[in-house]
Amino acid sequence: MKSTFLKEMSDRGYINQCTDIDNLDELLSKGRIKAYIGFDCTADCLHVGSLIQIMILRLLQKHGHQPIVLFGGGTTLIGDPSGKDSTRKIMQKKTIKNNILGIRDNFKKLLKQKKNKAIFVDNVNWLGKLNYINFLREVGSHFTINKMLTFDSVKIRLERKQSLSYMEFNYMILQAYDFFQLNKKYNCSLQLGGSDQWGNIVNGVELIRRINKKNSYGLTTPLITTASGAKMGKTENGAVWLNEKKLSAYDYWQFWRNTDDKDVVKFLKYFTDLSLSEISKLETNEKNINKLKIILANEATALLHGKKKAKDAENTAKKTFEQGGVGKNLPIIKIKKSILINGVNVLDFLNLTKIMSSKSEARRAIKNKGVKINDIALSNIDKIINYEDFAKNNSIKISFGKKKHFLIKVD
RNA sequence: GGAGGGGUACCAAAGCGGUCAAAUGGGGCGGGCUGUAAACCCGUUGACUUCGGUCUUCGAAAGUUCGAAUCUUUCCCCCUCCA
Repeated sequence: MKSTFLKEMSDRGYINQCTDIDNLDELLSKGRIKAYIGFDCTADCLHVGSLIQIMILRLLQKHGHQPIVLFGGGTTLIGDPSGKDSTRKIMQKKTIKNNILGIRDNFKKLLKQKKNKAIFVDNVNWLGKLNYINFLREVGSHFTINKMLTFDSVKIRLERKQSLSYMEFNYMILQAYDFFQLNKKYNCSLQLGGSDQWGNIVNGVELIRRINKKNSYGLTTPLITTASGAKMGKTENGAVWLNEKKLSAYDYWQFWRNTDDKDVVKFLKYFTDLSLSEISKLETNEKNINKLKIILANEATALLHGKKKAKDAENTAKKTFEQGGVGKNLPIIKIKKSILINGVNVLDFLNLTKIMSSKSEARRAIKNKGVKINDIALSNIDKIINYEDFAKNNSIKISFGKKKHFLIKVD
């Protein structure tokens, strides 16, 4: 491969399929190009599921190309049926607008602001203004239903006898149109995306060839699953968000720290800036897999939240797990002194502090030996927590399971 | 518009008048083993409880019945076939 970008893409394992890798390589090696990735705006912040795409945008910048971040402000109104087995709820325009603002924040940290500065666009700019008849004549005439029915996103729904609305059926045309517009307006010649986007991407390339009479390219990344086959990106508390307000730097660090053994090296390549030679050096020299996991956690966290927060998280983890102490990054929950003066039953206490969502859950957890107070397993459901329990440090540590720890302080 | 099939807990799916807070599987959570891993094993998985029970849940509403997830009526939604 001639282009450094594709070389690194391939070495890091980012390439799944390409519409025409040889000519793309040629194009990339000749000069600077623009490439885009579209982002769904269903949430007000991205999660690790999109991280690989972001890493690729960074890689583009690194190798001297210019990334375009396309917000699906228009397409999110419709909902991409790819990889989904049911229609998503219709979203309000206001919500989507708000989501875009949140997602934009994610990129601020992750993309370079100066060199090869990313272009941000929202497809509502053109999709919102479409005239139905004109659109059907100009764009719709290039698509045949015969072919559309063969695309996975459609085929799978039909095979499973799950309904696919006409609205969703149109999604692939809209995404193809996005690429067409970006090609026209910005001379964007490459669309990147997850492997589930293949059909949508190919349609865009096709449309550009037909209308603009130009070559453009599509490249997809493999679907990232963990070694145990699950889709990546879940923790105890749900999605792994890239926003500190939704998932603390410490929890983010923990997510990476808990990577499956078999995934560590793969993830180092995917989700860190460490060079491939550094990674292979680590792989051969570091026999303790847990050290590698810490490196992964530090690197991945530093990328998003900065070095200092990564280090803090590591220290907190060390204190909590290795020394059984109290790290400073533990979530702090405050409780009113007046409640403690009279004493509260542990069940109510756990419920009140929101550590447990119901008293039944608390009861169950205690029965299963899952709750610890200051590292001592709790066995008595009737225990009363009162002010004296806080005497030592003005706080107590409550642990639920091995990984969830909370610091309770008197307010 | 016509004919038929269906909607059950986080998901899939059984139940088809009482013994049903609802089998089973997956997922989740906790425990054990370990290494904050995987695999495996065990427990748990509606809420409240003075641990005797009580309350809410099987698409929605009304009804039959001592008693309904199960029967009837109406409505909503999904699927298949026909027009």
